[in-house]
Amino acid sequence: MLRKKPTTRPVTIDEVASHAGVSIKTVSRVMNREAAVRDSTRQRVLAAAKELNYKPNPAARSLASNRSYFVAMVYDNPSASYLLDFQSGALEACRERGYSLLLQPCDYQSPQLLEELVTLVTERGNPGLVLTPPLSDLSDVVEQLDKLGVKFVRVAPVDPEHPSPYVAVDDRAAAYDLTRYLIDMGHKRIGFIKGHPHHGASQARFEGYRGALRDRGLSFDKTLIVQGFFSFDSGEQCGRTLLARKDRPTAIFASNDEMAAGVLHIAHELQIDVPSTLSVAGFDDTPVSRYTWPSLTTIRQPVEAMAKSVVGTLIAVMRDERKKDQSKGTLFPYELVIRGSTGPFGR
Amino acid sequence: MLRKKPTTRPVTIDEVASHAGVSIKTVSRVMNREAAVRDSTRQRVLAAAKELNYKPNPAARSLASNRSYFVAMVYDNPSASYLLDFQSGALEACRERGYSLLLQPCDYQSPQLLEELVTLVTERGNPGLVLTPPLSDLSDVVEQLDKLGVKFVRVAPVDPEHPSPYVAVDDRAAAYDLTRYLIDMGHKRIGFIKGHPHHGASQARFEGYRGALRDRGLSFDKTLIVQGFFSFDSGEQCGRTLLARKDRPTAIFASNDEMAAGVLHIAHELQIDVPSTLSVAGFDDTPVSRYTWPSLTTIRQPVEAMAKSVVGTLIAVMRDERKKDQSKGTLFPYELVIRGSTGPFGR
DNA sequence: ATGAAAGCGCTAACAA
DNA sequence: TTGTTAGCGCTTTCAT
Repeated sequence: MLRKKPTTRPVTIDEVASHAGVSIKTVSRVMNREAAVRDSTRQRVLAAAKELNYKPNPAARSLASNRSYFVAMVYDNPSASYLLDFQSGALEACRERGYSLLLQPCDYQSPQLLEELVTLVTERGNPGLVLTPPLSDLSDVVEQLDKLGVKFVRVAPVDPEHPSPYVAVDDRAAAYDLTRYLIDMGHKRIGFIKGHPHHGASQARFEGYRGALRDRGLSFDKTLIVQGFFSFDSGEQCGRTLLARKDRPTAIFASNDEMAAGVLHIAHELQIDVPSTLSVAGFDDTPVSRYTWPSLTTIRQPVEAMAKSVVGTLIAVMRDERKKDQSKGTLFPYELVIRGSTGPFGR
Repeated sequence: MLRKKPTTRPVTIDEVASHAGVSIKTVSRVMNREAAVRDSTRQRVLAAAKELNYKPNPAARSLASNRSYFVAMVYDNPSASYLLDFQSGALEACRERGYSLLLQPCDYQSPQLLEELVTLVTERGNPGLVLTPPLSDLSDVVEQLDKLGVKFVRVAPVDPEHPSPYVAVDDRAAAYDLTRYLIDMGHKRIGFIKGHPHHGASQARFEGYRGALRDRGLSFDKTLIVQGFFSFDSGEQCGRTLLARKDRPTAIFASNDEMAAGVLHIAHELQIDVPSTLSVAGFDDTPVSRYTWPSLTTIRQPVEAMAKSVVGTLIAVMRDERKKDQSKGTLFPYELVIRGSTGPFGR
C-alpha cells in the first residue's frame, strides 16, 4: 500500500546492493568500515551509495545491532552560553560520525538520578553519555554506570583517576594566573567569591587563588572569602558583603562571570567606580562578560572544542569495544582575557 | 549469545503480552491508544506494562511503522538564552509524549537548506520539524516542505496565513506598548534600532514603534532610525551613531536586549548617564537585561511555554493524520518589564 | 474485540 | 573475500 504522502522515499540497502552487484551484507560491511572487503568492491559500493544518496536507516541499524547511534548530553542547569557552546561542539562531533545528540536535563541531587539515566540508556539502546559538571563528580553514579557497562565520558571532573575519558581545563592554574595578574597590578586585598560547593571547579579555582597569594607573599585573609553559587544573585549578595565593609578589598575575583556581573551591579549601586577604585574579574568568558560595564577580565575556556573532542572520544569508545580503562583525559589550554574591569587602578 | 555486558535488558512486548495473558497485538493496541480494546483488557495490559516497567523500543517502533518519534528543532544562530528556554519547553513537551528532540543548526541563507532538511527528514524517518525564526519565514522552503508532506510548525512567523500551526507573540503590540510607555515618561525624541532585516519580528516591532508615535501625535524622524542586526556589536555601532549627534535622542528603543546592552556600553563610554539623561529599552527579557547597569526595561515573552505548546501541537499533528489545514496559531501574552534603564529622567 | 503472520531495513552468525 | 539465513521488537494486514 502506498503511504498517504510519499514524503521522501529512503533508499534501502538492497537497492545499493543490486546497483553495485553485490550482496547486502557486503554493502553493510562497507558502510560499517569493516576490514574484510576487497578494495575494488568497496569502491564500487561507495560509488553506488553515493549515486543513490543512500543513508542507512538508523532505526533498522540499532534494532538489528542493538547498538545506539545516540550520544546523550546529561546536564543540570548550566549557563545558557555554556550549553550553547557545548552543544555546538557536541553536535559537530556527532554529525561527523553520523550520530545524533540527545538532551537529558536532570537534577543532580535527585535520588532517582541513576534510575533516570538507566531508563534513558535502556530505552535508547545504550547511548553514550556525556556527564557535564557537576554530574561528572557524582562518584557513586559514575561507578554504578561503569558497573552496568554504560559508556560515558566526563567533562571537567575533579577526580581524573576514574577510568573514563574526560576533558578539562586546569582550573587551578587559570585561577592562579588571574590572581597573580591582579596582585601584579598592585592589589593587596583581593576578595574571592567561591563557586557552587558541589562543583569540582570551585575548589580548584579557590586553590589557584590561594596559591598565588602564597607565592607572592600576600597574607590570606579568610574574611575576604565568601561563598557564592555561580548565580548572578549570589554574586550580588557576595558583592554586597564584601563591599559594605569599611576595609573593603580593592579587587574581587568571582569564580564565574555571572557572579562577577553581580558584583559590578552592586558596585554601581554603591557608586564604587570600577576600575579606578575596584577591580573585578570573572571566569568563563561568557558573552555576559563583554556586555557589562566595564567589560570583565576573565578566563576563556575552549568549551566548544572540548565538547567536540570529548564526544569524539565517546563515539570511538562506543564503536570499538575499546579498552576504556586505558583511555585518559585531555587538558585544554585556557586563556587570560583582560578587559576594562581590571583597568588602571588607583586614580 | 550473551552480550559483552548486559547493560540493562529492556523488557519486550512479548513479556508484557504473556504477563497480561493477551497477544502482542493487543499490547501494541494499548500502547498506541487505539480504540478497539475492551476496557478491562486495557487495564490488565497497562498494569502488566507498569509492573514490568515496559518501554516500547523506539527503534523497532519507527522501523515497523515508518513513523518518527523525533521532533527536530531547526535553528540558525539564536541567542543562547532563547535556545535554552526554547529547548526546555520543547523537551518538556517531548518527554510527556515519549518523543525525543533532535537539534538541527543550519544556515538560513544556504542554498542547500531545503536539501539538508529533506535529508534529515528522510534519514530520521520523517520527524516533525520546528522552524524557529528566521526560518519560519522562508516561504519557499515552507511551501516545499509542505508539498513533500513534511510535518512542521512555525515559531513567530510573519505570515500566519500559511496553513501550519504556529506560536507567536504580538510583536507589534508589544513594541507599541513599550514605545507608548517611553512617550508617557516625557520622551519626545526616541531613537529606534531595528532588528535583523531578515527576521519577521523586526518589521513588526518597528511598526509598533511608529504606531505609538503616531497615536501620541509625535512626529516621525527617520534620522532616529538605525539598522541593527540583533547583535551586541551592532547595538554598539547603532548606539554610537545615535548618541554622537548633537541633537541626540533622549531615549533609545533597541529591538532586542543584546543591542540595548550595546547601547548602554556606548553610553558609558561617552559618559552619558542612564537613566538621568538617556533612557534605554530592549526586547526579549534575556538574562542579560538584568546584568547590565542599569538593568534594562524590556518585553518578556514566555518562550518556554510557547515552545512547549507548539511542540505539543506538532506531536499531535504527527500522531493523527490530523487535518493540518485547519490548524491555527496561538498568540501568547507578552509582558512589559520595567527596570532601571528607563528610570527617572531629566534630573 | 482479538490474534496470527508477515514484514520494516539492517546486522549477526555461520557458510561457502 | 563474499553470501545466506535468521532474527532485532514492533506495527501492519488480514483473519476470526
